[in-house]
Order: sequence, then structure tokens, then C-alpha cells
Amino acid sequence: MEETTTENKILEAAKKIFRQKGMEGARMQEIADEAGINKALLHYYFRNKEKLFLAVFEDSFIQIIPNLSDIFTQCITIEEKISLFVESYIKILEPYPDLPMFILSESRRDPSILINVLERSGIHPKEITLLLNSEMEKGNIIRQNPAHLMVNIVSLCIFPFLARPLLEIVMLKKQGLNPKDFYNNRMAETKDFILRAVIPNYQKR
Amino acid sequence: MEETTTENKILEAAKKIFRQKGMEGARMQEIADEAGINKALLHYYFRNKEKLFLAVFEDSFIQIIPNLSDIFTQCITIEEKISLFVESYIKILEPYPDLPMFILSESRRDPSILINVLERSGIHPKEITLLLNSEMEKGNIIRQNPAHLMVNIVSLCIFPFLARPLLEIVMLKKQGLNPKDFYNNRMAETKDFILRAVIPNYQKR
DNA sequence: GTCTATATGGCGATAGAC
DNA sequence: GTCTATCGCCATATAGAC
Repeated sequence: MEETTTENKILEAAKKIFRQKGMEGARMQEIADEAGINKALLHYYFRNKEKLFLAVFEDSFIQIIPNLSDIFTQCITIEEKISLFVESYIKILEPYPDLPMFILSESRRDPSILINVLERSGIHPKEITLLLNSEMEKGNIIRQNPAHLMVNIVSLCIFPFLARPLLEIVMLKKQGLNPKDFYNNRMAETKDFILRAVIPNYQKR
Repeated sequence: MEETTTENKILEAAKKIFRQKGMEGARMQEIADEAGINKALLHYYFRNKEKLFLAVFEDSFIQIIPNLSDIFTQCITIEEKISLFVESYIKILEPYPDLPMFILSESRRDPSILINVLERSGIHPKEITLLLNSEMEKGNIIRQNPAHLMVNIVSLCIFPFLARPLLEIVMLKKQGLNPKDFYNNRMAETKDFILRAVIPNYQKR
């Protein structure tokens, strides 16, 4: 069941505002309004803006680097693993379309906020590298640099969220396309594109 | 030859600071210092921060949506066109690694800044869609949704710039990789990945 | 055109009553 | 724990001398 303590109300409000506007764009007053409390209470619970922001950032980071590592230890083919990863990742992001820009933009503003949070992150690229190399040995996936392959997959999943406002305007004004249709097809198209670049003789099924 | 009028010095300084820190993170004092002039002069030439920012944004937008449309009208194969696009685009961005985040982040903060700038942008996705469709008819590229294909190509080119600080830390701390090596190989790996997903029976050459 | 000095407002943070 | 009132700073913007 939901905890509706004051501290929790503040955190939820802060998540909403910080993720939308970033550390520098957010206003403590706006967060207080959103939480339905007074501005002074923010400082009572979190001392200052920086500390409140860090709480939101860490929570957000854990959410965007989801616990998907178990996908790669399951007993399924590499094709199914990649498929499942892409589907799960896009599904996780869909309810929080602001998260990717928030994380990347704040990481760029102040990379030091990453240091603490990376430890407890559940990112283990070394293990995935081993898996990919072994699958290449077996001929199950096309030979390529594993680091680039991982970045490629993540790029294709995340970029449409990052560029959403720009993409929507371009589609509407320059192509006469409905952005909703685009985003509805996105998961399937992403999966097929990746698998064509990765699986030998891949045919859509 | 270089124009070194005061107005130009201001614009160059503003580009540097705004692209690094964004509209909300930038300080008029810092821009004045960078330009080697007084803060009041900024207002003399550009009235207010918003107008100075818009000048920088429009200049930046034109730079990131480069005049690459002529690539698609050249008399070369579709494979060469895609190859050339990826190479040119990454090469254009390399001297300005902050540009992609600046454009996308500011577009999200206030999408209305896009309206004016999109008109004179040289983005003509409809023409590229026609080209892609015709190449699919001929069997030169694998059948897929042209809108997604265009987004995929741009995603793979741009994302590594957007995520650079995060990627560098992950590579150093979690993989023991040298980020420089990664970015040196990036162009070739991107090209091959895309061509495998697009060209029937593509073999690296 | 370029400067110094100053006005004006907003925001993070604190004091202190309840 | 929660509120009202207020402090102090900093950033944008303007006034006015040169």
C-alpha cells in the first residue's frame, strides 16, 4: 500500500518537477505547491535543494537502469534475450518519458553525481560482453564490437524519448505523419532493425 | 576573413556558454567575461537574455541540421548515400559535442522556439521517404518503415554524443575500456551496424 | 559604444510562533 | 511537524556619465 507520509509526498512532488524541469529549472515553491505543503517544510525534511535533488536523481537512475540483467542469464536464445531486453526497456520507459533526458542532462551538468549512484546500479557490462563474445564464437550473432553493440541497442531504445518534442513537430509539420502511430510501432520496428543487424540471416517472424 | 566586431565577439561567447550550460544554467556575467566586455553591453546589443539565447539557438539548429540533403540527390547507390550521410554527420558533430544535447534539451524546455527555426531548416523528410520507398521497390534495401529507418540512423549517430559523460564513466569504472578507443571506432561501427540492418546480404568491405 | 553604479525582482534558506 | 514572515543573495536589467 502507498505511504502517504509528508516526506513521501514531498519526494513524489520533487520527482515530478525535477524530472520535468531539471535541477536549475525547478523551483522549490513549485515543488511545495505540487506536494500541497509549505516551502519551509522542504527544508525541514531535506535541508536544501541540492539534497532533495540528489534523492530524486538516485531514485531516477535506479529506475532507468532497470533490473534487466536477469534477462541475460535466462535459458533462452540470444535472439530472444535481445528481443526481450528491447521490449522490456521501452515498456519501462513509456510511463516516464522524461527520465532519459533528465538523467543524461543532469549527468552532463555535473558528472560527479554519478559516482555514488553507479556502484549500486546493477550495470554489469563485463558479463554481457562475455556472453556476446561467446555467442559470436558459436556463430549465433554476427561478429562486431560488443561495446558498440550495447550502445547501439540502448541508443535505439532511448533516443526517441530524448528527441520526442522535436520529432513530433517534424512529423506533424514536415511529413504529415501522426506521431502516435510512430510511437505505437516503435517497439516492433526497433526490435526488427536490431535483429537484422545482429542475427545471421534474420527473417521477421 | 573573421569579423571581430563587438556584436560578433558577444555571439561567439554566448554560443560557447549557452551550449555548455543551457539557457537556465548560463549567466550573463559569464558571457560578458568570455567576450571580454561589460555586462551592460550585452543588453545594448541584444536587449535581453532571451533574445541573445534565441540567436544562439537558431545558429546552433542550422548547424546540427546540416546541408546534407544534397547527399541524397547524388548519383551514387543508396548504400553509398547512407554511408556518406553517417560519416558526414558524425564528422560535423565531432567539433561541437555539446550541440545535440543543447538542441534537444532546450527544445524540450520550450518547444515554441522550434517553430520559427524549422521553416528555414533544410529538413525535407518527405523527399527522403520517397527515395527510400523507391529503393525498397527495387529491392536495394530491406523493406521497413522509412520514418523509423530515418530515426534509427539519426539515433545511432547522435546518442553517443548525448550520453558521453555517462558512457565514459561506465566504460572506465565498469569495463576498463578506454573511451577514446570507443569514440575512434564509433563511425565505422555505426556504419556497419546500419548497413547490416538495411542492405540485403551486406558484407563488410 | 562602452563603462560604472544601481534598481528590481525572485529564489533559497532561516527564524520563530504555534 | 507545520506554518508565516523575512532575510540575504544573486541575476537580469536599466540609468546615466563619458
